[in-house]
This record gives sequence, structure tokens and C-alpha cells, in this order.
Amino acid sequence: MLKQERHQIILDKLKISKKVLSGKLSEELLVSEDTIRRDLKELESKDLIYKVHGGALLKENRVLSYDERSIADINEKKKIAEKAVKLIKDGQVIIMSGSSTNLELAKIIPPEINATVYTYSIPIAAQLSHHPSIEVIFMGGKLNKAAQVTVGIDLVNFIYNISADICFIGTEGIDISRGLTEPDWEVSHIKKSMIHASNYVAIMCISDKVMSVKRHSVVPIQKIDAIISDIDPNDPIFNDFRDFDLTII
Amino acid sequence: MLKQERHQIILDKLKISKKVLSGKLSEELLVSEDTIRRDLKELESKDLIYKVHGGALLKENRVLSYDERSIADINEKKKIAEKAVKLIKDGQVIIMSGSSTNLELAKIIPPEINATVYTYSIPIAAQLSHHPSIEVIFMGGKLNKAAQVTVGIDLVNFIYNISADICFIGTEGIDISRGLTEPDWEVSHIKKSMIHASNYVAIMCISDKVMSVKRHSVVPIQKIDAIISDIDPNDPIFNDFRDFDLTII
DNA sequence: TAAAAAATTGCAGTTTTTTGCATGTTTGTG
DNA sequence: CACAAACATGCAAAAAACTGCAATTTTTTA
Repeated sequence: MLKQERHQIILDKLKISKKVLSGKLSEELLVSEDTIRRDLKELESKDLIYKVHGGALLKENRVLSYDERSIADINEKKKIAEKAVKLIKDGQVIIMSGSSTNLELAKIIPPEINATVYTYSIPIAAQLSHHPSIEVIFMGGKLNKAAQVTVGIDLVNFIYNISADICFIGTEGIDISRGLTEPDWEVSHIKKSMIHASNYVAIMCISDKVMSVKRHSVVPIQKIDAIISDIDPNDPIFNDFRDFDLTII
Repeated sequence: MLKQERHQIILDKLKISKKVLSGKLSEELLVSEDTIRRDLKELESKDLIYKVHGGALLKENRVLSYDERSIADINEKKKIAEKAVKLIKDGQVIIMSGSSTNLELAKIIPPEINATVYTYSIPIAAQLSHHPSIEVIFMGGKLNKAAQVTVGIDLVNFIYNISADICFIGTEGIDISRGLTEPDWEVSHIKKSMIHASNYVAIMCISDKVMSVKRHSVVPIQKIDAIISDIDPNDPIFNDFRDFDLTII
């Protein structure tokens, strides 16, 4: 087994159970405890873990890199994307937010669909550049490195002045009384402008984030046309939403 | 067995099992371990694999599938990038064109450099997003899928209205009488605007493309401050350029 | 088509990396 | 404070990697 493989396994274990023990790792990976200790030392020097007597702990409040975040709940996101892709029709103008769910959506747009997509996410633009017949408009701005998206007032202005058939917005905060909410102030404005510019608003949301509220308000529920989640649309979790004029998918 | 065959086999194996071992590959492909090591070294220099002691791992970090195998003259471009990076100073505002030479340059900007980079290339922006202290401004527009850059009149206008200390422009056409030339009309305008916006103009050109002329003119030689090539600056190929007020690097 | 140039490959010698072990020190716990 | 577990350090063996070189093959050039 290669050193780097062990390192990856250790990091994976940490992500799952928040802690690892030197002795146990040594047994599982069939190397001496000394080797494990050296591994942990190296990972600590890279600021990837928090080494303690007896093992190591997950490094808290560490900014997750884009790659790692895109792994979280990947299967749920794929499910959402599969439902969302059915809303896309030939000839549409589409706005896609920078969420990892939208990245999954970008991966599965059928080749025969001919559309124009506005995006401000580097991974989504890169993904769509493989599509044979989608025209991609990348909206520029200052790059937010962690999320790999552009942000800024110019971006908000630009979006305000375009016009789209549908927008797909990934979110982790949706609630009856507060509507759509966002932890990031700048992103909340970008999403508001996306909704303003679009004829039909599709919100993509992992089921266990339904009814959660973030700091900055984007729009009230009334502005939303569809909620796409990874679970059955008839699930009681959505009961309160049925009073509104929106589709649950 | 041809070198490229081995390379393909190694990449295929990596895609399947995420790792390869030098010793095992040497047995399977009936060549010495040294040859395998040289293969791995070459594949690593193209950023296709992640080489480690004992073998190599799949390069997972590639959101972009900008096919780096297709980059011609990669080693010459790395040489040019190494010379170019010396021109970058702390605090500068930099414009980078969408050439693959600039992608190599983006990879090697030292971490301690604090600068602002304007670019319209997706791979370059993605690369720079890993840099700890560079502010990246992505200039939007319609995406040219093949080159993974944005183009369009909005982009030209935007660049005209910014102001930079230095611009790095990759080119394959430079000539005494015709100056800087470009095969693509749209790109020729983008480059013209980059030069207009910059205090110092650095042209990066592979030596065997010196004195070649493309269809669309960008600017005359007089507008250029430095030519960076992969060969010795004193090479006779540059003799005609020495009459002008420019640095050959 | 023949000579020259360049690329490819294996090998010997040397250096570096990785790993386990022995030895002594530090840490946590009752 | 005792004592076992965990840790640090130095060392040595094995594996892997690097370097220069020569033999061979392929490509370019005249």
C-alpha cells in the first residue's frame, strides 16, 4: 500500500467518524504504529488533521475545498438533478446557480437539447463545454476561490438585465415564513437577480434542509415555481408548502 | 511496444483501479522499471497523473477535462513560463490571455506573490483559484468551448476600460513587418484591448513560431515591450528584433 | 537512400525514501 | 508517584528513484 493511499484512507475515516486511533489504524492498514505516527505527523504538518496523544481528530472549522464539498450528499444531488433535467426543454434560455447540484445537472443534460445557459460557476461552465449543442454564457466577476464562482455587483447588474425561461437554484435554506434564505449576503443578491430575470424558478433542495433558515433573505415562497428534492413529492415534510402555488417534484 | 501505447495503458489502468505500482507495471508491460518511471514522469509533467514513491495515483483534482494531452510543445511552454514568472512583482495588476503557456505560468506563480489577475480562460482561473493570495477577476462572455475561453464584444469593451501593470499574451505569430498577428478575428480584438489596457506588454512565443504571420493583425512590434521564448535570447533568430526597443528574454 | 540526428531503452552506480525496530523519554491515569 | 501506553529518535535494511552512459531504434535531412 502506498503512503498516499494510507493518508487518503486516514482522511476519509476522519471525515466519517471524526477521530482515529494510532493503534487501530496500525492493525487495519497492516503497518507498524510508527508508520501511522509518521503519517499523522505529515498530515498534521499539512494542516489537514489535528494530532493528539493516541491518534488524531478532524480539523474543525477548516474551509472545505470545492472538491470535498461536491462529494457531500452526492447521491441525493444526483437524484435531484435527474428530476430537474426533465424541466429543460429545447430552445430555452437557462440560468444556473453555482451549486454542486447544478454541476450534477450539467452532467446529464441530454446531447440533443439545444439551449443557452448562463452561469457564473467555473466547474459548471467547464462541464457544459463538453455538451455538443449548448451555448454557454459565462458571467464574470471577482472569483470566490472556495466555491469556484464569480461574485460582485457587476454580476448582479448583469443578471438583472438578462431574460431567461427558467433558472435552477441550489439552496440549503427554504422555509414557509422566511422563504428562500442564504448564508452569504453577496450570493443572496445574486440569487435574487436570477429569480428576477427568470420566467420560472426551480429551487433544488436536499430534503433534510427543508424548513431551515439562513441569515439573508432572498425571496418569499410566492416567487418560487417549483421545489425539487431527492425524496417523494408526497412526503409529509412538504405539507405546509402545498398551500402555495408551486410544484413539488 | 510504443511509448504512447504504454502511456495509454497506464492511464486506463489508473482510471480503473485509481493506482498503479512501478514494479507491477514493469512486469506487465515487459519493460524495465526505469522506463516505467520515465513514463510516469512524463505523464506527471502533463498533469495527467499524481506520481508518488512507488507508483502513481489518479489525479482526482480535475474539474476541467481540458485535455492536457493535446497541449503541444508542453516542455517549451514550461520553459517560457519559468522566464515569464520572473516579471511578476508583488502588488501588480496582471492580464493573462487564454494560451496554454499562460496556464503553465499560472501554475508556477510563487505563493508569496500578492497580485490581481484578470483572465478570460477557464483553466487559468481554475488554476489560480488554488493560489493563496492572488485575486482573480474572471471576465465573462460567450464561451468558446474548444479553447475554454470567453469571447465577445462585451469582453473587448470590458478590457478596454481596465488598467493593468503588465499583460502576458501567448501567440504563435510574430513578425518584424506585420507585428503581432492572430488567426482568429475575435481573439485579435481581445488581444488588442489587452495591450491597450496594459503598461507593459509581454509576448510569449515558441521559438519556431517566430517570424510567422497569421491572418489578423493585432499590433505593430513597437507596442511590444518583451518577447519571451523557450530558447537563448542571444539566438540569431532574434537579430532583426534587436533594432526595436524591446527586451528579449 | 544513406548518413546524421534524435529518441528510446536498459544498466550500473549512487542517492533518497520508506519502513520497522531498539532505545530512551513523555504523557495520561488511578 | 507508579506504570503502561504513546511518543521521539537514531539506525539499518530494502525498495524505489535518480544520474550518466552506451546500445539500439526511429526519424529527419541531405
